[in-house]
Amino acid sequence: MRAPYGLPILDNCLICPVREEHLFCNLPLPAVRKLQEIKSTAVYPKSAMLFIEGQQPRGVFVLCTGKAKLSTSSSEGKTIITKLSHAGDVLGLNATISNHPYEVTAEMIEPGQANFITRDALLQFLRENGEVALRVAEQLSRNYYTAYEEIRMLGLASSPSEKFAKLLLSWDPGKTASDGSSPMKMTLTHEEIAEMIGTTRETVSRLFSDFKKKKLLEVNGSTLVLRDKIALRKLVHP
Amino acid sequence: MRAPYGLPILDNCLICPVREEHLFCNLPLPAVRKLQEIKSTAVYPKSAMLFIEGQQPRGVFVLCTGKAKLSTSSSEGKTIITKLSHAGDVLGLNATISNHPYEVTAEMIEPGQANFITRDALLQFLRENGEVALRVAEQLSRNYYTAYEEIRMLGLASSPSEKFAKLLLSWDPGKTASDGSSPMKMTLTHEEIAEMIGTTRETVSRLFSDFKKKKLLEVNGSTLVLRDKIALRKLVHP
DNA sequence: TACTTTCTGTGACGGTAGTCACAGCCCCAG
DNA sequence: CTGGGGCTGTGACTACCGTCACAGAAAGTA
Repeated sequence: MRAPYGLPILDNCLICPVREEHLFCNLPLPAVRKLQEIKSTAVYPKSAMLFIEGQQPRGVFVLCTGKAKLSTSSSEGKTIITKLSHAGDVLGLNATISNHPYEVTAEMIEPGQANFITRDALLQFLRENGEVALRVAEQLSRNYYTAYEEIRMLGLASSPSEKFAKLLLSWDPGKTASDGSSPMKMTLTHEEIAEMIGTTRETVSRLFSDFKKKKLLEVNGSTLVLRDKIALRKLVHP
Repeated sequence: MRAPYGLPILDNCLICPVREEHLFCNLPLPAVRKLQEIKSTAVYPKSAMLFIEGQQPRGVFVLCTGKAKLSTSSSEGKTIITKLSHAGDVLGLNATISNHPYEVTAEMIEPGQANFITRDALLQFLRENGEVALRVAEQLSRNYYTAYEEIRMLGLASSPSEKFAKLLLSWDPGKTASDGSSPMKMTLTHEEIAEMIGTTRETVSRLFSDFKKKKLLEVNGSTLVLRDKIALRKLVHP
């Protein structure tokens, strides 16, 4: 089975596709059946918008594969990216539950597949499955803490280099090689990184140059290696 | 009945003390009784800390009178105020529900009275009163949107003057006098205003001077009057 | 392969707002 | 009423970073 954009469709992607802490994980069988019934799966190309800031909430998206960025913009076109979402993340939950407009725009930055559940179907489902409603509350709470992290990032860090170092460390997978370095894939453009830390593209370019010169990191193609995490941490907590 | 600090204790303050949209408003009688039973009321002086960022959550505070500021600090002592709370607000709900440490510090900036409900008692109460649990979810969602506003404030506004204008307008009670002006009480110091918009005390001082010179506002003692809200709005959306 | 678009690196320049310093003010406590 | 501690106003200085401009690299497209 093959979808447009050359991506295979994962048929059972709703149930714990990747991570065990998934919102809809380990549910009793009838609930799983019901979910399978009310979800609809689609494949999205790069740059596809799942939903746009200010729209009335239609429902939630459960990301199966691919990556998405969540962003919010000012009337003058300035944009900040507040979160990168990966497989397993639930997008649009807050707006859907509270029936406020979506507070962010969700755009695919890597092509992927997502399950969509309409608001009505989800609310009905939650009413019939109290234990899932509880998980929703927990998820909302987690979203809140994530937002707070963003506030601290934007409000408390004084310089772009501090925020940049913080961002790099937050990407660190933790699997450190024997020499203390951490290789990882980097799919974002400098422009997008700038939108994550509230600065300009040029400044990000200069930060990369600067950090390379100081042997804090290396870039080989799309692979990013943190060379000196201790120094990076010192930048975050000067 | 009189408490320390010369403040009268309001006996029935738990139930809809001020605002109808209060979390514990309009509950069935048994629930109200139970609440009266599990709450404990106390009076707090100015500068009292209800809870501190990083503490394990002990429970929630329902503010009856007085005002509190919620703030978060970096390790180097930089502080941002994320919210001002008034009578009727519930403080510490997120931490208490999710059992994460308090994400902010709550400090009284005007002396007042608050009801405290321990975490255990609250959770028990919620388990027995499903409809209140739903309201808690809504409150969490509202908190989330407030946090998002803060993110937009910090991340999208480019200049301190823009943020300052935005803050002033957010204080506007809406009750406009015939000449378009809006008088209000101002209890915050310049330092605190600076912490709300992520700048320095000196810059706030200069902003006040500047805005006065441009006839955007007037200050008489502790009364603040917005003189030209249209111009202020133009600063926010240039 | 050639062509277009997007992304990246870097220089020059200037304004903004942060920092430091200090003086005057206000308000409360004694 | 008088002192002192916290506020507020303002000046001088300057570093940092945003803006503009452009050239070269990379990546996608035909």
